[in-house]
Amino acid sequence: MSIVTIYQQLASHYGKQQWWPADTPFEVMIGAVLTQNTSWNSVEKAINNLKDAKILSPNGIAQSDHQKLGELIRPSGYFNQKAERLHRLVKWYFEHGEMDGIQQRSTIELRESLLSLNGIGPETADDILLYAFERPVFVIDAYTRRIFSRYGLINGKEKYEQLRILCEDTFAAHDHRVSLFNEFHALIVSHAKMFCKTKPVCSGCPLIDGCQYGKNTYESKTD
DNA sequence: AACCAGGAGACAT
DNA sequence: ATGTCTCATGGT
Repeated sequence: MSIVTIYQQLASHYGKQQWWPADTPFEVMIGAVLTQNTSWNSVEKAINNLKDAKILSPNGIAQSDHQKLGELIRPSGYFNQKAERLHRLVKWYFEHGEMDGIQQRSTIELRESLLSLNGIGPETADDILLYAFERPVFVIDAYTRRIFSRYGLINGKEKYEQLRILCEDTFAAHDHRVSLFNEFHALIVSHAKMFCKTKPVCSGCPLIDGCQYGKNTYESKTD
């Protein structure tokens, strides 16, 4: 079982995913911050609150104070931190000339710039780069790490950058990497939500072949 | 009623 | 360089 094989099997079994679940690129940016260590179900509530309050826009966020923003995004957890993070991200968004200005910059440049923001780490930055700006970066998250390690492809303790390069290099020769990376990460998430929780829920998993939960992985406490 | 969820940063070792 | 703690609400 290789990375390519996992992608092929997930793709043929689940079909197209149509990610990210958002109406606009800006909404992707907001969702990427809100979903940090938080279930998407909770993020949806926060997003809906922002929509109902009619402030799910760059100006809307920028003009609402910390107190009000925090109250609206409360259901997604860490609301104090995330309110600050959203404000910093929106400030960054304007400073970089919104979508038009952003699309004139290179992926490397944008990545460095996003990572320099307090509260935007590698995964959040890559979510934004791939799903909001349509740049060919491979998003590594807890699910990716978990699935790949359960299939013995990695040990699970690798650094974020190392895994990102590994996955990007795997498809270096591919023609449409943006849509491939988009689909692959979406497939990983929707598959993992069903079958690859921390406690195994493997009944009915279409990728049974080679999965070794709790054996020689970073999840195992007795290895 | 612990445990987990589509992380990141500060701080100690 | 590698651990540990904090941030916080909601679902199981």
